[in-house]
Amino acid sequence: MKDDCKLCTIKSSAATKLKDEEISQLSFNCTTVRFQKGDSIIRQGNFSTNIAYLRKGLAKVHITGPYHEQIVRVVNAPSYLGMPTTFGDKINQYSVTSINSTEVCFIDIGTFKYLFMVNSKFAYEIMMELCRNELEVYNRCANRTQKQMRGKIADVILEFSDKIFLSDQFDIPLAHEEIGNLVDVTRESVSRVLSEFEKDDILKTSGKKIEILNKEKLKFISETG
Amino acid sequence: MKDDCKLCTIKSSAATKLKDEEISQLSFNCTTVRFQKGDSIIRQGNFSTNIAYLRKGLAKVHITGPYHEQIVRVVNAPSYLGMPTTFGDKINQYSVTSINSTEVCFIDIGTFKYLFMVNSKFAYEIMMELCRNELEVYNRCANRTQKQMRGKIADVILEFSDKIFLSDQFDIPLAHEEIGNLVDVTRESVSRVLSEFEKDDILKTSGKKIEILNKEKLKFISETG
DNA sequence: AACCAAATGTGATCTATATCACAAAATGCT
DNA sequence: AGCATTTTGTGATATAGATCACATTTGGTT
Repeated sequence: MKDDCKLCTIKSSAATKLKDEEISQLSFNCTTVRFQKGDSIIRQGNFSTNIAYLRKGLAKVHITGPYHEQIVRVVNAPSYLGMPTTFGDKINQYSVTSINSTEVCFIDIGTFKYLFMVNSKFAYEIMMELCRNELEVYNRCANRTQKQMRGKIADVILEFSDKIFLSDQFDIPLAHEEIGNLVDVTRESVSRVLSEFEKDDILKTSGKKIEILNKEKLKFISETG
Repeated sequence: MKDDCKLCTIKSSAATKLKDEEISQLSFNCTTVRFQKGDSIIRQGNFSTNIAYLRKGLAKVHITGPYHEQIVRVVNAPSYLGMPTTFGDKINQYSVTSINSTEVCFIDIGTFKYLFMVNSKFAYEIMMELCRNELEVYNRCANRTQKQMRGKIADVILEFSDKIFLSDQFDIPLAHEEIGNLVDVTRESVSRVLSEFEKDDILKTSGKKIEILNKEKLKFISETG
């Protein structure tokens, strides 16, 4: 509670709309927690009592499907996590797990709702974030079901490069198995496709490190499937 | 504009929170349009200028994927249509098409935003609807990618029965091709699975008519894939 | 440094479902 | 009523990717 949200430099676009006194209220009803790789931030099946705001790091949103775990999306800070699961149902409908070292602010749901009711600009920003997420899910879903594995895996690499690390060289923080869960492909196939890409000089890998050598070709594969 | 929203008996749960004067404003900035089967309500790629509220009938939300049209979900009245695509982006990211005879209220987006800012209870209901939709998309997506065709088609039939028509006997308003687009299966497979179900005395079909004979078995297939 | 567990690589098979190619119904139009 | 178009049914075949079964590498732990 001593973390003063007023001084926080990574506020959400919604939180920047709050007035001083509102920010104070936020501060008093908010705790920041650090997580390590693999730690559970939100657990499917548990009661939801807090809104989680990912301040630093990466997290994966996943849901236990009928057969296996399905990673729905990878979220990078700063971003709210699981508003739908917290508001939409008393019980969490999905899980969120830390991918690397993260910092998450847990905001009391009553306080969050109070701020939503009291400050319409804050509410509007929250609503916009929900809308954007939903659009993203639709597109992701259409891709996942229509493209074939080369295209899907190209997509993942491009997403990490363009949306998350903003670089052509990075460490993928996911195991092949997880990449597979994200795009519905087996770990064996992920491995095969990746070495194929390497053979075709599209990228260079060593351990978790990935360097994109031919982004155009990767985009082409992503588009043609 | 003469349609008085005040007298409307199928208001959204959000609209019931509006005060009299606010409802008047809604009335003045809202037009009701009737659509026939196949008519486009919201068109992907066009500018979005209105919030659409499905007052009567059924509509399908669809998106042009990399290879073919993908039906994302079927919506039945009363429900808002495409808030995410209207707010999330200047240009519609997906289409909504009338499945049978529908009535849609088009609400001026400025007015809608004004009501959102001015009436926090209205805003809260809107937010809740967005949250619930997002959860639904997640689940639907996991099902679509993990189950096999028998399970997916059982799902569709159960959804129509339990969520839309509230009866074990109804006319499916979708062609086999469309059912396929909804669950990622070819029309040939939809046809095969359906006659299989008929052979196994799970359901009886004639034309578009479907009667569920053994719901337990259908649920079992839905769950086991 | 040595060990164990987890993560990867890779070939040989198998299989669910797509594709293709028609025929037969159903539907809508003039 | 009759013709054209769209929707459905069904067999034969093809194929992308899963599964299985190991070998190998990597990384963390005592």
